[in-house]
Amino acid sequence: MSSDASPAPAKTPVTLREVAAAAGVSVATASKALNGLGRMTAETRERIRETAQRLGFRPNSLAQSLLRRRSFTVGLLTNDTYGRFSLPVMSGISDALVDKGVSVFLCNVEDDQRLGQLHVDAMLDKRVDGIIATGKRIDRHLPVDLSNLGVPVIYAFTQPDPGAIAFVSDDAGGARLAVEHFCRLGRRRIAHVTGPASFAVVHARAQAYRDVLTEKGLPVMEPLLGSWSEAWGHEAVKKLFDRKGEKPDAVFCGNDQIARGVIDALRERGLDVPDDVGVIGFDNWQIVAEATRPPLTSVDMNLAALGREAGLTLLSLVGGEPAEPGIRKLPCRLVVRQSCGRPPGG
Amino acid sequence: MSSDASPAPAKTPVTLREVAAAAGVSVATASKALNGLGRMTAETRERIRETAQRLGFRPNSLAQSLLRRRSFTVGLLTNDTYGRFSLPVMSGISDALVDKGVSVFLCNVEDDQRLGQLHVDAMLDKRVDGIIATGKRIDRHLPVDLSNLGVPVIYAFTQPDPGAIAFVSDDAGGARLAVEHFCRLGRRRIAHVTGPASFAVVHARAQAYRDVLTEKGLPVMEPLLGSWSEAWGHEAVKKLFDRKGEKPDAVFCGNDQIARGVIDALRERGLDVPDDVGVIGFDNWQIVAEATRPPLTSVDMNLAALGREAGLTLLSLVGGEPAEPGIRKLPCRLVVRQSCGRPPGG
DNA sequence: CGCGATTGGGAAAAGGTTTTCTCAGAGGAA
DNA sequence: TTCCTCTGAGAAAACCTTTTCCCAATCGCG
Repeated sequence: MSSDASPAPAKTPVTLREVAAAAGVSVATASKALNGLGRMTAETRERIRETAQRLGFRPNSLAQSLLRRRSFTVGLLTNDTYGRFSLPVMSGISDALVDKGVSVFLCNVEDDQRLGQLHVDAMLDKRVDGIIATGKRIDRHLPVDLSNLGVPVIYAFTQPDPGAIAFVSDDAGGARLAVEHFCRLGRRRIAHVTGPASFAVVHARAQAYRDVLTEKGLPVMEPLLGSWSEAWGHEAVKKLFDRKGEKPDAVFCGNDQIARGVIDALRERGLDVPDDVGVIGFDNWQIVAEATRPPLTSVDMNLAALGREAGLTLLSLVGGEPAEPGIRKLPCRLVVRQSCGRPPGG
Repeated sequence: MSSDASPAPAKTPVTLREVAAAAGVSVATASKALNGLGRMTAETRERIRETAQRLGFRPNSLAQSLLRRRSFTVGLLTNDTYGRFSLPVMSGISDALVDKGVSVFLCNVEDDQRLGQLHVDAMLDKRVDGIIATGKRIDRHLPVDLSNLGVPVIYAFTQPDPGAIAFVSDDAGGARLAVEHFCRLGRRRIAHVTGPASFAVVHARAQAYRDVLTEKGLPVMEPLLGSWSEAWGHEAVKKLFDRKGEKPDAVFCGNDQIARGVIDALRERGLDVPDDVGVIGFDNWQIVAEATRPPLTSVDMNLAALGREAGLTLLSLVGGEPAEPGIRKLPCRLVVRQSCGRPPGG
């Protein structure tokens, strides 16, 4: 009965030299044995493997990186520490990379140029294989210059440099999803309440909203632009329902907070959601979407998938494979809960 | 007029050897010149410095780390990718470390033991100087074993191993802050609506709530335990205000979502906040606290400061300075908005 | 002018791994 | 037995920087 060789957690890491000595071979042979390279008897290889195992040998990644000029490390730059947008993106990136042995440096640069330079320099010094930039807005640059860095750069959910590779959500497509869903449910007077004109996504979504309604031959109500807040949702309901003429039977909102405000305001007016008015939000911020009464149908930007895609693309770039520059729009999906109603026959 | 030597962004990084060659000295001298060590004429030093500057030399951190046995890198383990608790913690950690040239590996281990091991191994292979563990609950372990790793470990806002160093928020202190504030404002019948009994913080805060009221000679109403949701806030108001006897004139809530539910429910009953009933939340989740009507007074756990503290402590540990094991509770602070009312004379 | 001390700078090892080259010995063929 | 070809394994260079030791030249002083 062989005693179980528990690989003692090394206080001081075991080196290849020690493994080689213990196995009675040279470091060269030990290296080749563990990497499955070189030529040697099966017994020798196995003996070295066992010795390494027993000693708890793990190759020093710094030494490997130095030699290979590849650190299995990427930098993730963001200016959205607290936000809920870049987080799923980060998570997706990390997910995509961990299995390939790649670790991620998280660098929050706020909106501070000095901090940005500091982080970029630190990343470059540490010889990251590549950099992913992400942010809280799709139409704003990070406060850093990422051109000519000598390592591949990918932009994910932030404004890219011209000629770069970027992944963003397809906001127009997401808006279509929502409006078309309302159409399918038989809604005829669909309003759009959204954020400030300073956001590019506001225009992209509003245009898609108009396009769908025009295609379907439904009346287009001019989108109401305001802030991204619940309060604006309240106010917008007042504007929509106090004016004379036909009232909307559906409201497509630019984010979930606005939608929350809209739903609350409708209820306060005695209007039923979804029977009288259907509501769809944007972002699918779970904690908000599930707290509205009734739970909110919302457009999800698939940010984790976006991050995953960005991570994999960066890796292929690092591997030397070519990739077309340009902006890739990834599709959104509609998460149907109860605020939009059921099909007429349903 | 000297032409401005623009440090050309190196496609392939410049090495010390190249700097030395360009300056006509040995690498040893170049190294010493740039690090302010050794003895040489001021001119030599300056010439080397200029050459390095001109060539855009930046020392290869991997080589330095290999030699110094210090990577200026720490790992941050979390199981709270989407959550709002560990984010401020992370931000604080990163803030504290970036100025010391230390970068942070962000590792999301979800609740997956395999993933945890994967990340820990990767971090160890990359020779992190230390590890910080953080999570979404103060009373749950991460799914990883961090004992005997050979590098210092600090716990921040997660359940520590015995004998480890941990930073957590002082939940009892935070609760005292809230309840004492109500007392100062002259509220006499203060209720407590909080989360499920399975959370340690629920008990800590509830006990502090009882303690303060007892100290002040005010009636203690048994805390209402439920879920962390708005819906529970609604329900709790029903329980509190439908029963006979005196009604509360203040409600201290276990988190901001509950508080939001409470405020909405009170308004629906025609009760004024803060005139009839004061409300204080917990967590100071800005986006919720500022969306309630009126804006919510809430206890802030100072998580960024907690993270900063954890980061600095880890660094001192890495530097070889000793530190007492144990759990350090960091104070909360009360962020006063409008839901709690003003002093009687105010 | 002779001697010791100082000065300016270089050679080399170290850190841990990978990879190319080299080489000793064994085996086979003639 | 001699020559040639494999086979198994080791030596050494390379990656890039830091640091210790060392050496040649200069300086000061008697």
